[in-house]
Amino acid sequence: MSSNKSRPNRQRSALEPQRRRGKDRVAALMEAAAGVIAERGFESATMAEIAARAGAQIGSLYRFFPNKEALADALIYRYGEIVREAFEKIEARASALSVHDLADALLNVLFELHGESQTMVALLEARSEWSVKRNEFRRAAVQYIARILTLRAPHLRPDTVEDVAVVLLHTMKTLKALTIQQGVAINTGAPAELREMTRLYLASKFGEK
Amino acid sequence: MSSNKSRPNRQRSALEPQRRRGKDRVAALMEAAAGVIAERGFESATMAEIAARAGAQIGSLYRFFPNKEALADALIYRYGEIVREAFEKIEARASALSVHDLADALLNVLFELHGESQTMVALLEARSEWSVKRNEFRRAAVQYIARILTLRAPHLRPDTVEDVAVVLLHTMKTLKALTIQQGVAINTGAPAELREMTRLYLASKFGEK
Amino acid sequence: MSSNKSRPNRQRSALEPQRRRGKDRVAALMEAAAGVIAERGFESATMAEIAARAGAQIGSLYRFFPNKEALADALIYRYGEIVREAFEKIEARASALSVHDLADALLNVLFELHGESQTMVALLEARSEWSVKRNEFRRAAVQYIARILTLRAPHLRPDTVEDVAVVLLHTMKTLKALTIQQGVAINTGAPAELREMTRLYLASKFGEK
Amino acid sequence: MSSNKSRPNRQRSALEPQRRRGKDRVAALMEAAAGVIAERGFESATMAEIAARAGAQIGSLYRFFPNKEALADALIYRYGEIVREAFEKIEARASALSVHDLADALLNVLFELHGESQTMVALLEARSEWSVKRNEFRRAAVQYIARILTLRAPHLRPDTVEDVAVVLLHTMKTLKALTIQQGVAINTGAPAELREMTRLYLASKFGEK
DNA sequence: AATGAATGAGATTTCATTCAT
DNA sequence: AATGAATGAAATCTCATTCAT
Repeated sequence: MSSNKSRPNRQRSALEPQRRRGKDRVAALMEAAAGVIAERGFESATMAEIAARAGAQIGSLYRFFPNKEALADALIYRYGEIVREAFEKIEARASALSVHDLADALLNVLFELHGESQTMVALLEARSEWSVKRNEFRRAAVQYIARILTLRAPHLRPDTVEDVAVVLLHTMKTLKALTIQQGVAINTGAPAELREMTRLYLASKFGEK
Repeated sequence: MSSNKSRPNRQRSALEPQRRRGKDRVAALMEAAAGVIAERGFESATMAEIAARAGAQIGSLYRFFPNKEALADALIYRYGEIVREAFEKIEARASALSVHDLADALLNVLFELHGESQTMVALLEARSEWSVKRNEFRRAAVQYIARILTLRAPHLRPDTVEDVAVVLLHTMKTLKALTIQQGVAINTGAPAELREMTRLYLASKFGEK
Repeated sequence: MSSNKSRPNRQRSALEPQRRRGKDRVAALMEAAAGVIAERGFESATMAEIAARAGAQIGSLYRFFPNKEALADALIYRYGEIVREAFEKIEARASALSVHDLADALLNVLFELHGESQTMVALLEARSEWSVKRNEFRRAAVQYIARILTLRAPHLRPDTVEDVAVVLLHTMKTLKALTIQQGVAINTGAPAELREMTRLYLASKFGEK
Repeated sequence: MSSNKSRPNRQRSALEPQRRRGKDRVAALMEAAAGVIAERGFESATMAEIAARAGAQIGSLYRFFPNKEALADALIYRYGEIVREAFEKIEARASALSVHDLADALLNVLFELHGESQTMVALLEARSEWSVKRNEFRRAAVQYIARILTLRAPHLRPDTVEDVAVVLLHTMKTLKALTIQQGVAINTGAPAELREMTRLYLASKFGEK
């Protein structure tokens, strides 16, 4: 059927893996996508650059991801899983944590997605009308935070909890944005201030000093 | 005919209209641009749609704004002026304000740019490496906030003041983002929570109850 | 979607086609480009017409040549190679040639690039500040001529040789221009006169009668 | 009829001539056009830049020159007149000149159009199918040179004279091109060589030593 | 006469996506 | 599966020219 006639294997190194496993390829593509999107934003990231950075061909990229949206969704999903795990860890010890530590733990969820969180932010910033997945992620994150808050402070009204969760999610995003902050001088003081603000707020909400 | 890419209009900034007609046109173009950018984000807004919405020809748009960047800069500048005025009003009565009122006043600066603030956010979110103007705006805003804080709480250390200002600016943006919140249910509780968080934080910084 | 002017393809040079199909296409595109540029001049030649004449889609043209400059460079390079070969043939038998034959051989280098030399001239005439490649070509040609002259007349001072080479290169271009001569009556006498002038000059330089 | 309502004369300096004489304006426009065309070539020169450089408005430019071609024609005509005068001066003393001096005199005709000759070259290089005037200029120049040659060497056959004239005209252009030569190092030797070549050639044609 | 705004066709370029091999 | 060529709509931008005031 498919002959190799038109692509003779001259200079094909014996050791070069000719057919990377699909999984590796997908991983490489997603990593490349994350990098490009983080650098340029979702809109400006091009499928061609993503493929190139992954050492793949554009056709290969489209084999695994039928379009750009799907790629974004896959990334969101992957990060979503990581984030979910982080939330679950916090949830497990929620009731044991001091306000201070809980605030920090939450803030660190996004923060510790080191390289990738920039991608997350870029993805979440992109015009969202197009994608359902992005909103789902937001909603899920809010739910997780709300659940954790409820565990720690069961007396809070459900309505309030959700509002607080929304605020906290934004604060998490802000922390990330603060540390990325385009260009030069990385502001070391501001993140500390943001952490303090969050602690104060949580403490107040929990009715603790 | 022949276009000349070696002598692009990249550097020229927005042209000042001389006549009544031009002034009207520029106003219409900027309003249209604000609308389209708010709706679609900066990257996805097209010059053609902007011109069309302003009832202008594409050439007319380019007469006054030599490129998309220049249009963005003009918008930033315009909103920058509005914001500056708002800050100056706050500055004038800074020492007389309660912490509560100061926090609200600051949060309202961006918030009250009603229609336009969505544009602002879109513009500020756009990949910033490209534009100097956008960063200038950020810096100026931080300076204004820092000055106001110093007036109200002269005992704060200059370093700290700047960090606090950075945090507050982000909070202002967040408030706006919360109220826009793509799509459906406008979250009424969350903004109130955010305001409360800001007040608590400021009060703590000021050493007041 | 969104175009990104901050990351233009300006620097990338022509893409090497990998497959049979691409090679044919590139050949067709270059031929079409040569034709259109020869007819209209570089500035007035449009990418659309070039693509159409090659039976290609505009996107196909841009796949291989990221911009108009790159196309020009590729053409210059191709003709440069042909010219280089011609010079090398002359070089090989330089010391054996009579003044008369050497003059003719040099004049024929450009002259015999039959169809294409018109393109060359158009390309070389285009404002040169834009392109490095074009100047490189000029410089290389001068070096070749100078080397040939030195082989044949080793007693000439290196400075002088280069100046003579510059004059000869212009004469070569002039011969071509004379035979193209826009529009009507092809002047048969003038080229002969130009050849005679060149011979006289070379003979004088070589100190031969 | 025409009131100044919309353009009040605030800050209009009393000494600033408000309405330049048409002649001055035309002169300024032509000078500006010459400059821009010399720098960028005819195709790439834009009417807007020409007007701007003349301190005029685009509408003003079009009042005097109905289109770009007309502007080119006017320039050609103007330089044509200058060239004509130069030729006539040479003609007047043609029979008294040595071959050496005649060659130099002819070469200097274009050469001494100091600033403007670059414009001439640009204009003459532009695709000519569009313009009749440009060819006329060429033809006229050839006629002048031919007449001068005939005066000095009446024994030359008319056919030959015209061919020689064509060659000489190209040599004149070449001399100019050599001295402009884009970029840095002005080749001082090459022009001298070109002059020598021309003298040798003329001397030979005239049957003189 | 002068000014500057308006026009709009057309130029270059980009890029997501599809297709043939 | 993989490769890389093809597609073509759409985006940005240019500019000669016309027009209203």
